[in-house]
Amino acid sequence: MNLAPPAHSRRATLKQVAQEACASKTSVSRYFGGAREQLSLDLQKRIARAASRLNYRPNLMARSLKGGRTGLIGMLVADIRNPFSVAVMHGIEQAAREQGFSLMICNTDNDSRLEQAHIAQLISYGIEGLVVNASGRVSQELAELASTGLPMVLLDRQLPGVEADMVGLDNDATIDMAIAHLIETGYRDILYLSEPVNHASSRQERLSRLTYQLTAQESTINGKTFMLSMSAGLTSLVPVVEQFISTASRPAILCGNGNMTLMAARCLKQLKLNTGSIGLLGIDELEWCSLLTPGITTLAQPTEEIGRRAFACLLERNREAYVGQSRHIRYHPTLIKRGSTSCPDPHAI
Amino acid sequence: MNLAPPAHSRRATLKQVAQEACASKTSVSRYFGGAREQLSLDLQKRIARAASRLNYRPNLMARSLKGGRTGLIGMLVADIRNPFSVAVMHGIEQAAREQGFSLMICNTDNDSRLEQAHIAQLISYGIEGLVVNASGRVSQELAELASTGLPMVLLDRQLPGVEADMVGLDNDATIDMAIAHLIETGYRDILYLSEPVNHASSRQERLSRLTYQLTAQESTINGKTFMLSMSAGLTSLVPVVEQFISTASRPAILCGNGNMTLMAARCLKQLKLNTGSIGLLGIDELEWCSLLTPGITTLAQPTEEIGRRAFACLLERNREAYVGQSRHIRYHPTLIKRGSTSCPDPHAI
DNA sequence: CGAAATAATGGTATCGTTCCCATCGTAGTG
DNA sequence: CACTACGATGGGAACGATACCATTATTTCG
Repeated sequence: MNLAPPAHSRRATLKQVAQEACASKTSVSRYFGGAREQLSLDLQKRIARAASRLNYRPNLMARSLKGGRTGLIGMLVADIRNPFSVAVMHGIEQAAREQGFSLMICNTDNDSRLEQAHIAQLISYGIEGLVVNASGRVSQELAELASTGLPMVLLDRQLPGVEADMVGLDNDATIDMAIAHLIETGYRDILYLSEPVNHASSRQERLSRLTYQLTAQESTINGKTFMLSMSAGLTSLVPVVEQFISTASRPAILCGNGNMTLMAARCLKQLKLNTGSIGLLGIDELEWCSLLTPGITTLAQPTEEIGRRAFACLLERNREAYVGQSRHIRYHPTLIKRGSTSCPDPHAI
Repeated sequence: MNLAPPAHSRRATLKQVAQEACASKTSVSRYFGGAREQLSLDLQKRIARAASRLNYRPNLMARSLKGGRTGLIGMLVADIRNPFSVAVMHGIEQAAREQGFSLMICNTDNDSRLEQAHIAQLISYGIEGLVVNASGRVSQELAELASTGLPMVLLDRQLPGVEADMVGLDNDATIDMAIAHLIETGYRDILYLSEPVNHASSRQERLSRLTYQLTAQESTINGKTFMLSMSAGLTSLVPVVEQFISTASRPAILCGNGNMTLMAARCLKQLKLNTGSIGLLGIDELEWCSLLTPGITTLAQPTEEIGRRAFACLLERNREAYVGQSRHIRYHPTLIKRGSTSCPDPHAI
């Protein structure tokens, strides 16, 4: 492969700085490598001057080639336009920066072929850790990757038998909180909306906890579940909701994630249904939830914290060649009460 | 700096593959470098087998060290949680991937110190191009960077005297479309909401076109402008809007970007004002704009296209050591009509 | 049939760093 | 004073890849 040199002018190298400063490469390397104190003040000054004259920046590629450390961590994002992912990303990025790491973000657009390609690329760049926010099934590739000892954290997903940490929501507690709130505010019929479970463990967990609760509390409430794929769109949801409310006396819709909340809101709007008389409770907080005319009640995840924690996990594994059990860290959501769960009796409207 | 080796097991190297395949490093390099066809079929097979046995991936760091090309392009984002930025990012990423480039995304959180740090880092990684979506003033650092010949594209900003392309909205046309639409739907008093102009050229352009139009059409409409900083929050906006509607007969609020649309919507909700009787028109489309009870009319930017085009500019400059004039590429927005601009007469409610 | 072109392969310098080891002067110690 | 210790500096071999040039075997052609 004939790689043409880059069009823009070449950067100054350490060697040039050394020459300019009448010093050795070693000394300049020490200066920039954090061993500044073992150089005489005079030498330091000379190097500083030469470097700024040449506008020198160390070449991290070369550095990591020799040192083995790249200072890079990768993140695989299923859908970069998902506010939840972005918020977590923000947390990771902050934490990473504080420790001198940079984040390489790869958007897989829910495409596992792309995921493969990006993984290969991230490896090629020598990332020191990987945060994965996959959509569905986590690919075989990832399992192998984890087995090489690369520190890895899964967001909201588990991979049985894989040595990787997991950071996410306490799904059982979340579902319990949701149901408790709905019951408390007077709703009795629950339609649970989720994206297709595929092999996403968190969706699986939420769903099974929900069905568990539905049977455990069947004297109080009864419920239904519907798996809605985003590609299917509104048209497949509308009849389901119509049918649901026609048979329910005190109906509420519980949304398994932000996408579902959006779909549900669109659906209610299209059907001209009065949100509130039809309850609406979403998992994940979105900026517009407070804006709709009865605000939408949500269970907000501590997104930034999840991100920071995910990075912290990577760091620990990286530092101490961590070989402990893979950890599962689960956060509780915060209930944000709004108008969408405040009108228990539809006949009151 | 004593860089400890990474905790996870070292990857196989080209040399090892060569040994395993009884071939020379050169041949292996050819195999992975895209000169596969000049190897005999037998040799190819041996290398393929050896590589997969060792699970070999080329080290891109080493490759770029020698070749001078890193395949990396950088993006500086003012606020990663801004949907507009994310959408553009998505466009860039797609285009970049198609050409075999990876994107390093750096979030500056509107902090120019952070911006500096990230620039230094991006340079250190040897990026071959940079897309900048800065918030306010574009730092001196950037100007210098551009002068080194690094291909650079500014989103929605201009830097006078700097050799960098610019991709963004045609602000004059946008303002014209906005005003024409407001007039056509019957509004006569316009409150223009913008984030502080600082040195952001697009805000500057929108504002000055607006004031130009206000005077040009002063027989038809009259208007007011208000600069609202996000940190000031709702409290500083509410009295302004109250005062505005008290003196206006056919009032409409025109929002300079998505943040402002959010603030305006919040404000109208808090004041319990009927959106529609108070017109609302936002620049930038957001997913919830269709959800509010009268939908919010917006002027949507072709975000993905902007991103793709930005990358294309980088590529051109990179390829042909482009030295032409810096280009300014301006897109027209699309008007999405909704309920928020459909009720010209407040007394009709 | 011999020279020249072509195809297939290998050897090695090099990219910009870090790091080990060597060097050298100066001071401290018995 | 000789000997060690130490502090400051430099030389050069890696790191993992590419690319130039050289080598050998095979074909082509006058």
